[in-house]
Amino acid sequence: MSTAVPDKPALEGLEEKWSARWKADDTYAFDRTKTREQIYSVDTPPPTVSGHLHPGSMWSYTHTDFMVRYKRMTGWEVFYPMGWDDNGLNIERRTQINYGVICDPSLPYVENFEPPEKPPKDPIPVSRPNFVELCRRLTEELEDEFEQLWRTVGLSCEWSYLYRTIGKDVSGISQRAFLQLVERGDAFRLEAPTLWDVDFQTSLAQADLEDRELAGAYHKIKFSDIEIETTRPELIPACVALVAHPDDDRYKARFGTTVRSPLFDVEVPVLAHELAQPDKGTGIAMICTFGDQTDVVWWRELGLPVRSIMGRNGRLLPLEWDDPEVQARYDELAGRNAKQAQKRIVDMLRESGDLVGDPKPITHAVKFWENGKSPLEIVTTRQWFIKFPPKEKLLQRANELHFHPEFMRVRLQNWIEGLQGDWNITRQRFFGVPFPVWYPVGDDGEVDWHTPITAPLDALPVDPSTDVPPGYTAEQRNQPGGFIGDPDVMDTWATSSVSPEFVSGWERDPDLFERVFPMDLRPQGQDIIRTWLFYTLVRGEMQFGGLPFTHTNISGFVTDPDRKKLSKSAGNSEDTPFGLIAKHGADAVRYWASGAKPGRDATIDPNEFKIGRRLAMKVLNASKFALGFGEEDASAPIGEPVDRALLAGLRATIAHATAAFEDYDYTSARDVAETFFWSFCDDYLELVKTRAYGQDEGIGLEATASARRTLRIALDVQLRLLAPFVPFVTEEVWSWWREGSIHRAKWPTVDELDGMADGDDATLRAAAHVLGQIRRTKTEAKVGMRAPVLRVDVADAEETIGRLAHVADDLVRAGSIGSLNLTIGEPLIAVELAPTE
RNA sequence: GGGCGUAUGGCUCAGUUGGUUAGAGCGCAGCCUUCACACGGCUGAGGUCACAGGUUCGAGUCCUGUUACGCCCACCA
Repeated sequence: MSTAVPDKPALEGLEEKWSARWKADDTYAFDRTKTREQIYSVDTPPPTVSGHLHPGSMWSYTHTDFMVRYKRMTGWEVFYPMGWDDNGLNIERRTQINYGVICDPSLPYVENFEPPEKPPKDPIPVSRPNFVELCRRLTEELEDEFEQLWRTVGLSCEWSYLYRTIGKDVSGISQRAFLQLVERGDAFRLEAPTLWDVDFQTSLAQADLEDRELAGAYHKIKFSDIEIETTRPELIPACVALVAHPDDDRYKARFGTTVRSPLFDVEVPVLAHELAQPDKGTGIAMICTFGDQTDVVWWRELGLPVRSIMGRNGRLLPLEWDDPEVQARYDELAGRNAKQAQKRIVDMLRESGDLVGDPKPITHAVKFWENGKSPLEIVTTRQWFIKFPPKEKLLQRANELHFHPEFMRVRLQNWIEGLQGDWNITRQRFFGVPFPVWYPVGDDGEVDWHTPITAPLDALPVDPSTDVPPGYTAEQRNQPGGFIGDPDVMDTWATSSVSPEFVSGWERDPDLFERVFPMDLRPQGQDIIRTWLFYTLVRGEMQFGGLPFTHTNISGFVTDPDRKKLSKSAGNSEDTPFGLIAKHGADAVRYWASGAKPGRDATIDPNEFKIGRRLAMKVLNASKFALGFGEEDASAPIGEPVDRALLAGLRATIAHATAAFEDYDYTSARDVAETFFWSFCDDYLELVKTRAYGQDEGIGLEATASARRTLRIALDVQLRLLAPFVPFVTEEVWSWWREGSIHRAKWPTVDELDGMADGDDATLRAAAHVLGQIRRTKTEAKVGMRAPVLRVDVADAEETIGRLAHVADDLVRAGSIGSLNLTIGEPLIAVELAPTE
């Protein structure tokens, strides 16, 4: 086979050429006839398609691709499916904006509804099924864009196993897993105090929260003769008790007695509880239903009544009071939001003399939904919960999992240790996996929430808002004696927490499941350790009593060069993923990504792209040279010391890169391969160039053949070492002279070089050192590198001189040296240039 | 309040189990263009390894403390 080396190799167009080719050839196809021991399976994070395409996503997904390509080359059959996470609130929001609609679940479904060309000013109310259709339409558009990006940046996914978290299969599996938990009693419906976002009017889970520092104030308030301090005086009407620490001498005598609340004159008990902190405020706290999560604990553990005043819309509920005066006061508060009510009640307390002194301004941490804009309230609602396995069990699993990097493990442990209560998986939203249950409606029209009608497993997935439960007819929906569908959807994490089971074909494709589960790798961001990683372990533990994967690779995050948040200005920004690839090339972008070890942050650094591009360019040019000597002579013996020294160094590089990859340290693997490659170009190529051409007198045919074969062997190995990082350019060069894809070639092993790599790497370094001295002399004399050298005297230790003697011929030719004199003695290199004509 | 990570020339980072004058790339300065490469090559200047103690014959590397930045967790009245 003859080589087909282009005259002017170029990087332009390699992404299009090779991504199309890999697609057409199904280069990364997964062979599902392989067995579990032969397979390396990856639980790919399904990107949230509602998010903007972000360089950070491209960066971290590329990290996984380095590992995947390495594993594939080392002989593993790689199962690397891709999925899209199109659940969730963000996609609802984008759908509303994009099409100018708003969901009104009370409306009937409209066939073939088409939104207007341009979104109108006032959103059009549409039914829930219509709204969901529009959400799906939008996600499909966004998904195409994502797929395009993943292909362009060279992710070697298996696209035929693509899944969507909102898709029929995933919905079905989510519902099936849910029903199994219901069956076992591990998922249950409960009316309980729940974290609630008043703007989006949905309940939330602990993992959805974040703290924000907010300005507030301590208000000192009299309950009879006891003074308490609170930041939320507007909750006084919801007060059910005061609580102090059992050992607090100031209040010991008062435990068991009662006081009366100011303004509302409600009798509340004074109680003792360990959680009360004597050094906070006046040491005694007001318990309301519910001000914060501690209130919930106190309420539960002290068996207190509920006195709720906060509505789901964040405004104080209208309530009946016995005393007309109290009623008049409360009526001033009803209908106001927390902030407005606080302002009013403080005025009233001041007038009544129950406010002691002025409020003391403070800043304190307040719980928010991470996407929300108002502080969370706690309201009592009916929700589906999943019961967590015991913490000890979860901690044990957290210890069994292999973390890359190891220090990320503590974050998972911290989270598990801080768990409170059960997992609320209910969201009062529209676009998500519905709960596959209905509730009977009594003849009196009352809904029986306690005996849900579950969907038959073989009917899944179902949508209870359109599907009818067994034994009922469609006409009985919402009728006395009929049924009502569960109105809510599952939390997006309730769905994605079964991703390893789902992609592995659990309950759907037992043959596949057998071959790929438990999976090998879970790559993911550090920001979702408490959610995706944690919930996945929970589900794995509940379903199988073990880990759903054995390794996790946690990536850091990307910031711009100013360490600030990346700007999201869409379109023309050079910092969009497509913009970066267009400007620098996919290999250069991947090179940049390869510079960050697992768990380490990175910035968008134009220099790194430049260096990556330079490497890719160098690969093209060095390959052109190495392959530019006609037919390969595979029988030529590698006899020259320089050649054997090079291969010895290459052999060490293979060992080093392989060890690094085995440790998930793709960065070091790239580093050693890259460093070797540059010295290959700068030193080795210069030393053997003339010999390889074979034009000068006195060069034996065998010496020339040795150089030419070494060049090819070294190139072959180096291309494979670099292939996971710069897959496009290495594939391009591979195609010039090799059959098939380099990405299906074997990862190099040290055994390949048996019999030809017994040289001494130090020999090459010694020669390069002398060459460097000659270059310096020429540079100082301001002459070209090809300027002739009259003589070079080298003195050094016996060992070094011995090495140089072996490679003297190559050295003389590379340096255009007239005479080279080697002597044993104090280290010295003297270079005398030939006189210029 | 508890914890994790980072701190090495202007910038981005390597520095393996403590061992001779601390490495690389970018940037910078200078030089070199026929024969793989100007989307290039070569050479050079540039660092008291955040700070303070300690262990040691010897510390960027180990120990203690401090500071700065980033992050995680916490029952935040």
